[in-house]
Amino acid sequence: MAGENLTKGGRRREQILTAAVELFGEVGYRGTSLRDIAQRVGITHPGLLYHFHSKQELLSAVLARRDASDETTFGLHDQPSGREQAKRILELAEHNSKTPGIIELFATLSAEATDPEHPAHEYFKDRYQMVTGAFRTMFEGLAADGDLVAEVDAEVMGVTMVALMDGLQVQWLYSPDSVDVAEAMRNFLRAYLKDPL
Amino acid sequence: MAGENLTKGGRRREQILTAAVELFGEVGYRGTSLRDIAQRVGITHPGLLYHFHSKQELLSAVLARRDASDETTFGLHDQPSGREQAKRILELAEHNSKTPGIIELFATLSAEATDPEHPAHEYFKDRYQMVTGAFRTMFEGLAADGDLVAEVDAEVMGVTMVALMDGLQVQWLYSPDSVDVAEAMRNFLRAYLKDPL
DNA sequence: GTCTATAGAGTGATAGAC
DNA sequence: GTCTATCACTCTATAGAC
Repeated sequence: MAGENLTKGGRRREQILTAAVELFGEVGYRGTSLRDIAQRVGITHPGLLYHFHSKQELLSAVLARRDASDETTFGLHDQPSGREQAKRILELAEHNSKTPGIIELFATLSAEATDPEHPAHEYFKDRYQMVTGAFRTMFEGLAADGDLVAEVDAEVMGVTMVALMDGLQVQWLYSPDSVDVAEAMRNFLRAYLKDPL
Repeated sequence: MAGENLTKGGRRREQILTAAVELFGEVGYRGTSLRDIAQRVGITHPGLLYHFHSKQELLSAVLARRDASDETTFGLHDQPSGREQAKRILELAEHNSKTPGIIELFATLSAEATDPEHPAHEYFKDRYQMVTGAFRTMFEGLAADGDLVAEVDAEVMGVTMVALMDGLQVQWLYSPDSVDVAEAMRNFLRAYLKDPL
């Protein structure tokens, strides 16, 4: 498992990344200062800039680490069935609601980065294409396996399901007690599946 | 119709509000400076502060104007059937895709204001309760009229439909050509309705 | 009603000491 | 590796001229 035996320098980098994830999630990239992040780690902001040469570089590192950890939590190397993929997504949604920082980051940044000038704009544009594509494939798999109650436009369903997850997460940030992301997703899928998950 | 016969002062206020909506939508509240807004109107930022005494006051005015215009575009004084409400929502979604600034503002600000310290946090918290409530009522109406193919949890459906709209709008901001908000919403509703809209 | 000037604080980033 | 000091800039907001 990569990223576990860390040098001292590597450990400090990890601390900074963790603090950055939290703060970018709470108040966005533009709302966070290098001093805020440095303070949370217990150093000064030039101290931080020794490890990351600019604020943008720090943002890139945050997004890259997220991608790496996504790849390890999802076992993306097998070829699961549509139903299996759907189950995993619900599990991920349940898992996320126990580790708020992760979902907070993406809910906040994905909206902030709609601005074409935002340093993470291209990242999110690519990511949306990737994720909606994966969900489209999932619905194609479900259709091929005869798991769906009716024909669907897999392309539109992919976009729809990603939109639903994103929107639910925003509402969940406003009132965690009255929104259950995983339950709403399961409820959504039930309308399309012959057998509930 | 209120807000149509404007004094000269009122007209300048309107110009400022329009510019503020655009910029808050493009780069968020935190990403926008009073100088940016003032420049777009052709005055300096102290000139702007004559009309709105602080940046927060300007934000409040932007949100208040939005609420007022919502109330006039929706004829919320009649008691439409569930189907009628659903149709209006689709019409609104279609209309919004022709006036991007409006939807941009809410997609951007609603995520930015998840931070409890954000000046618009309580506004959006209240708004989500109101809008999800209205959609819950719509699904209750559809159920009562026998328009649904199966029983639903109207509460969850309200949250779900708002989440879907929000999420679709974010994706639409990333690639307007490959996402059709109104079509995806119509497609979503089709899974629940006996007769398509 | 809008301007110039400015206060007072915060920003990302660099230089150079230790 | 982390610090202090500082640069050059931007921010919101105010004072006071016109």
